[in-house]
Amino acid sequence: MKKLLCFLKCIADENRLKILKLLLDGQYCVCQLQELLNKSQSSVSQHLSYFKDLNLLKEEKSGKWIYYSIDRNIYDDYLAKLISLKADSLNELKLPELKNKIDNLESAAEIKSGSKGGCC
Amino acid sequence: MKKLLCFLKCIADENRLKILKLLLDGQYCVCQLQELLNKSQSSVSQHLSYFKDLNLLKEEKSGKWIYYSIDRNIYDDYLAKLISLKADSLNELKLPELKNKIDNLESAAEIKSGSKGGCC
DNA sequence: GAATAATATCAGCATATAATCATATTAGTA
DNA sequence: TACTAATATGATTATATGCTGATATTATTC
Repeated sequence: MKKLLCFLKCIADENRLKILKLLLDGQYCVCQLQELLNKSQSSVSQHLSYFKDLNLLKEEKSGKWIYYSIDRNIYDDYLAKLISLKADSLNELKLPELKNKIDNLESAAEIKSGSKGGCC
Repeated sequence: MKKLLCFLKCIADENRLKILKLLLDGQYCVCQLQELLNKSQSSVSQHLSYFKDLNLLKEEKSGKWIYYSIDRNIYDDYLAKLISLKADSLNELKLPELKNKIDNLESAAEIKSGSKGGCC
């Protein structure tokens, strides 16, 4: 599923993984993250927008700051999707046509049986 | 932790996510994956090497083919690492120094209390 | 209302990564 | 042993993504 892929792309980056850890534990504003990660304000904002696009951010305004944290429910949903990958495996993504192909291949070439005839 | 990041980078790619799904469910050789994903042999091989580098692949030779599948134990280890991210949060990665910085920031600026004084 | 601070957004550049094409390797088979 | 099929590896190109610097936006405070 496309959403899961976006989630993975989001957290498969060193800086965003750090941000994830921080925001799972507490709440921080952009300028703090900037300090902690040693990145420019612009860079941090752009990283945060990845999480935002996935609805992963909760914001809490206080004075002139916006404190961000991870929305644990949404986050857990993504984790659940990942964990149950196998279950819905072939029905998602663009794999319906693939499933047909697989069925064909399997019946045609008797995969896994080590039989002759070649597989491709 | 670096390993987790590599794992995430591995599965945060559309083709490798498909491969993961397939190899969680069954075992396939390169030429089958090539067919299923509509990619070149070289491309599939290179994608597989990501999994290999992470020890995620089990191979079973049969005839002239090598059937690949995901080593479920290793895979589950990575999942566990991801799930328990929060727990070991600040002790891994390069976050020890960060933890100091955070402590400083928190005591200095009274984060989250909305107090004046600015945070950065 | 003007000045300032925090954040967001955009364009351009630099780097990383995927795809391609060519070639190497390895094992099975005639 | 030579030939072929499956897979792996390497170099090059194309594309995606992160970072920077500039600017826009928004809210706060004086």
